[in-house]
Amino acid sequence: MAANSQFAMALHILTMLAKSGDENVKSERIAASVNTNAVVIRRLLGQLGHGDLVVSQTGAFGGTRLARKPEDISLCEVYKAVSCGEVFALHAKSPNQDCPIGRNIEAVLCNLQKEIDKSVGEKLGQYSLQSVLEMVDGVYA
Amino acid sequence: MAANSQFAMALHILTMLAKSGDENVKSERIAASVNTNAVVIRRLLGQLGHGDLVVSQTGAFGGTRLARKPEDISLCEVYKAVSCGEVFALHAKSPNQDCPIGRNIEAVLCNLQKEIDKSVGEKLGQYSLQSVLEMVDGVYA
DNA sequence: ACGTACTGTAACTATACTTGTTACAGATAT
DNA sequence: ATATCTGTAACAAGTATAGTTACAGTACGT
Repeated sequence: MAANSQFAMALHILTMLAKSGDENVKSERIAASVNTNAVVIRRLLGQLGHGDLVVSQTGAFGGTRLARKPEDISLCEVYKAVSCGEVFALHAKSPNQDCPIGRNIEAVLCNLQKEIDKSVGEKLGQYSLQSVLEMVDGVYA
Repeated sequence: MAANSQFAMALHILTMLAKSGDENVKSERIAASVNTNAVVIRRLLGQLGHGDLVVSQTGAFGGTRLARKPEDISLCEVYKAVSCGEVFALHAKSPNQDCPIGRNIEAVLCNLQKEIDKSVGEKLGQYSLQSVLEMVDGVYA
């Protein structure tokens, strides 16, 4: 289990919350649908809350609900909230600085990385949580 | 060292090969520039060779050179050749099929994943190895 | 005030992926 | 033949994700 599926789980969570409207949803119930542990869900909810996408309430009859309407939550925000990192990583160990290529390639790769990340962000920005809801409901507008 | 830096290393390798023209480059020499082990380089060269981006020669005075001109190698091909996987992963464990959301979200996420990957591919396709070479050389056309 | 029912989070384990390294078989030029 | 490469298997080490247990903190109802 090394592949990062946090974005997928986050979307699953948010879809459930969207369907529950203003009702507080317990992490246990979400965990049952995602098929994982409630703590894993709460960890993700923490990140989503930090990104102002959800609001949690502690205590009895607590739980979590969306902070905004599904139409106002873009998938780009979700992606950023769960910090999925970059599309590709730079060198693990810094390249040889004595080599003209090694010395310059890092900056080039870094720029390229930003370009790609921006492109992914823009593509994700085309979708809202509402559109995901509609797709899950089978309404392929 | 879990973050996948194969794409970054592949670009580094290809840049070196591009600079060497028709000359055979030894994996040891590339390794010195990338600052890693020669076997790591040979593994990547194997993948790049499988994608018809480079040609290797075994035996004495062997090595590797580009299979095509730098202008004819798109970064999208490089990305696919080193099989960097997808931008985000689907659920590790399958969601609860008894839940209407759990039952349908996987297909939705899978489609979204394909959309994003396509978007990344198109963005990378805008760049060729030649453009990377120029950037490394400081020629920001 | 007190018990109940939640969230938030720390700590630990299991698993898997990437990278580094050694070792050696196979190929090729001299 | 010998030296010099690639190709690849096998294993160790490091690190990230995900699963799990445990418990402190918070809010509601009585």
